Amino acid sequence: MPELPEVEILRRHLQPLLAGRRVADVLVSRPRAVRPGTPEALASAMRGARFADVGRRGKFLLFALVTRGKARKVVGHLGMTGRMYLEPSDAPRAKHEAVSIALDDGHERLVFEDPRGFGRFTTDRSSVDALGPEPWDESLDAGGFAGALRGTRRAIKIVFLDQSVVAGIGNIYASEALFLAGIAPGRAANTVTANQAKRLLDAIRVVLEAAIASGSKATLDFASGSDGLFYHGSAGEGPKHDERFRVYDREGEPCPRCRSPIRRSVDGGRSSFWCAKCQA
DNA sequence: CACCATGTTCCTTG
DNA sequence: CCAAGGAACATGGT
Repeated sequence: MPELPEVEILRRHLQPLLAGRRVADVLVSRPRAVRPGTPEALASAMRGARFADVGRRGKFLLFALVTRGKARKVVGHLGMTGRMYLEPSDAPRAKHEAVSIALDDGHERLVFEDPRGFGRFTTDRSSVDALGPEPWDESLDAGGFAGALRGTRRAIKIVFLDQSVVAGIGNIYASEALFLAGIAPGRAANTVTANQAKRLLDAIRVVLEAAIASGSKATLDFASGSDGLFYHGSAGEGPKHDERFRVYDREGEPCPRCRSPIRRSVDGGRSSFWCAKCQA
């Protein structure tokens, strides 16, 4: 389910459920999920610790733990298809369970489930350390953003997905923000003017904030994913796919602004959706 | 059967 | 040094 807004919604969901609870045991069903690192090292880092906080950086969840006054952090990433949720320990095991963490007396567990296995659960923080600023970080002002874009000739869409200029944007919200700002996805970053850069930064913030607000209002089922927060299967009470995205996955449909057909192109091997007229 | 999918990382080539 | 492309990871939906 994962770009910044979805991870933030999950963070807000997990935070009150985990804060203050103790890790009774760590079961790694899929060793590859602990990457880099080993299941044994993860388990020994977590076992006996207490959750103090659940944070987020970009698309990463940061689990702050405390053991005997000593602070530790564990990093989670959902990849393309990861989910996390609490369930009773007598619930049947999920088919693609990667990690399960028994809490307190062991009657409940935190489950990390991930069919495609692109997600991670690890004590290694190198990926988090390499991230650019959060979209709302005060260090990321319009001038600095414009300057960062000036430093590369790569397509603007590819720069967004790279996470080093700004963290948290994925393939869906990249298309959405570029549409809102009126910039084509294949546009070389160093040709984006200062004014356009300012518009783009505003658009990124607006698009991500709207997605967080939309997810906050919805009734979500984190275990099943059968709601609008997840790209697949937008049944249920959550926001519907068509209400959430203006251009993403809408090839051939009329542009919401000018009615000309939405185009699909490929940048860095990933689909982009855009209006050739509004994003000249 | 084909093709597509919310992500990241590594490798090769120019 | 940078940029671009492909591959890898692995599973499911249409």
